[in-house]
Amino acid sequence: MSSKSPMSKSPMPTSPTSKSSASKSPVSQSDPLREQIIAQFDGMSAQLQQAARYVLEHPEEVALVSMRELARLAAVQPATMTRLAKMLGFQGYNEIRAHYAETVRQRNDGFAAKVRQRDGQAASAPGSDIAHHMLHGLSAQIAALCEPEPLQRLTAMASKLAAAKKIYVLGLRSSHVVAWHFHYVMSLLGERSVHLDGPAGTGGDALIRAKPDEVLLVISINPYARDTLTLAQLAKDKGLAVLSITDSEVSPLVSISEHTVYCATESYSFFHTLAPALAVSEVLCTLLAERDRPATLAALQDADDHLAHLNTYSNALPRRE
Amino acid sequence: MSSKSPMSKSPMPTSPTSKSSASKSPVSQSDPLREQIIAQFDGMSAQLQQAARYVLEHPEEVALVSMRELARLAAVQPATMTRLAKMLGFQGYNEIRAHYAETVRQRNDGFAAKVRQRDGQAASAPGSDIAHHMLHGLSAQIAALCEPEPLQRLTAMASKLAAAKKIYVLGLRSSHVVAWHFHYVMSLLGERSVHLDGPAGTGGDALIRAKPDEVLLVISINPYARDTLTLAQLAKDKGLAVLSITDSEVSPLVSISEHTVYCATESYSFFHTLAPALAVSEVLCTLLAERDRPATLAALQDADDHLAHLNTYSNALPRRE
DNA sequence: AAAATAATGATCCAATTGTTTTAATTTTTC
DNA sequence: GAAAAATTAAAACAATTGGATCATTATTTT
Repeated sequence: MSSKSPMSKSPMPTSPTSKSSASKSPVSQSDPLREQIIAQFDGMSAQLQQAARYVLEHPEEVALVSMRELARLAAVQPATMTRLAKMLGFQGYNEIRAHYAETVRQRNDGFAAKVRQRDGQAASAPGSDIAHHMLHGLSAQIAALCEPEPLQRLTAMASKLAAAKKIYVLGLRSSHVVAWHFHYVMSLLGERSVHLDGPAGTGGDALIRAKPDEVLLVISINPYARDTLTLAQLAKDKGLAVLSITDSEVSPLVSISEHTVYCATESYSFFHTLAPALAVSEVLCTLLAERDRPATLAALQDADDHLAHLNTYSNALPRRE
Repeated sequence: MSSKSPMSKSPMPTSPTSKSSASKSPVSQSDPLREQIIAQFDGMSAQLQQAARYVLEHPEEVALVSMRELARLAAVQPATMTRLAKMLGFQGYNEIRAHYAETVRQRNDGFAAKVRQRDGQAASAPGSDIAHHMLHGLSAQIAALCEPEPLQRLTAMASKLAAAKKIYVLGLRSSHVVAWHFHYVMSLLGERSVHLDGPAGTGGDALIRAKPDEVLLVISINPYARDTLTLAQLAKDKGLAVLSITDSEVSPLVSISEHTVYCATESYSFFHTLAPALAVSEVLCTLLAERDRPATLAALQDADDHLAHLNTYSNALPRRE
């Protein structure tokens, strides 16, 4: 076939500009579109095959460059790419690109695929897939904390917390969840923790007598509550070490913090997620508790006894009268 | 900063249109451009910071979508992206995209190699392995919720919650974290949620006028707080449907619950973990919000306006006087 | 061989892109 | 408080995009 015409382009797929990757199957295991292209390959004309071959061998490029650029790289007319799309049953070339873009996204983090649609679209009926995507993403985000750097940050912060005379805990609005949890657990372990929270804006009052050998653990994610920032700044001015759990290297907390732990907050939903931040809090509590197992066990025993006396817990429903 | 404009974003980090990636460090360890953005971040104006923040947190999107699309996602003007490029010393925005496209290419190249290089690295700080184990376990537990049965339970519960006239939320002690979170988010969405929590044991009082077309969402894990069980029983006696998030098929809540979602609480530590339970709460909130996207967006917009008037949030440290 | 059909290339178009310019607004300074 | 400076939003721009059309070339069929 081919290469009869005097003006014919090089028959083998050409890469005019020197491009990098070429590996045979950079696209992961199961890619239905890839399979489809292979299946239909034999039925394609020469030009279509050349275009298809390039797409198969450079899937990332499809996501990264324009159609015309891709056509140039594949040494094919732009229209051929459009025709390829139609032959594959798509409405237009953009659907091909959308597919490979999604592949790249899924590759870069384990985050779920998404339904790219205008907001007019009816909400997905079952919602089961939404839940699935969210949970999968959360799982991946927490798994990301297992990397060396986050781990090192966690342990460093735990050390500083362990050395502190007292720990003030600050987290407002959504971050309240994390602050409260940390304080609750720490209060079971001893009495070094003070929760900066209270009605009518009195939350920060406990800082009045704060001393430099104490620390402030502050949790805040975007959008950052103004009061949180103000109190953190105040604490730093008083000489306290500020330790923060936040969501970004460019969080306003970073510049005043001695230690910072970063946690993801993005989620496939309207809201930011706090599950990773809560996981961070749980890890910190555990690391602190592990520092002195006997003391921890004793403290927990005391708490148990106390709560048992108060008849706080039960394993069965109360008898109805 | 923003949020004065008519198009201001919601207070709870909102993602009106589909979301994608998230994890904290999807981009490989050393990225000079990323470092540069972080370095120059403090010197940027509010809008530039907003754009830069999005770029930092969604590096793949930069490579995958057009500038205008990216601007839309970051909720800034297109021109801001151009300005960001200039501020970073580039001639135009395309140089930024080229950089991130190259990152994606290299990532796909060295994909196999990276997988090889798994953990097993020399032990680092003390407790680092504990943290690693914990986080790994948490990640797996949340991933387990992606199974069909938990998903089905979640969606069923969401349906029941969506149909309820009012939702009472009950969670004491450690479960307070989850209850508070659920109520906080729901309160941003509307006014159907009532948190059964109050000083001096008054928490349950709100149930006094509870009616049968309302529901009680109760969260409790082992050990089960006696007050929680009592109130849940009371609610059921009053004809309310009881929906519970708990940790076991033999939890005392099961027998009085119309719907139950189970979440793991075991962890490599002294304490039970609440991260999976919080994840469940987040999923429920999202499913409820998705039921009526327009209403949700409107409610979040209202909340945004309200909080903006109160000057609740800030992106920078307050100026010291 | 010519006619019919398929494939390809070239040209044109509306829509969208990245960018610049201008106007409005906010913030700062005095 | 007014003036000045900086920041931001809005509008306008040329260039490029993906797609459609039509002419040309190859291929098949007769």
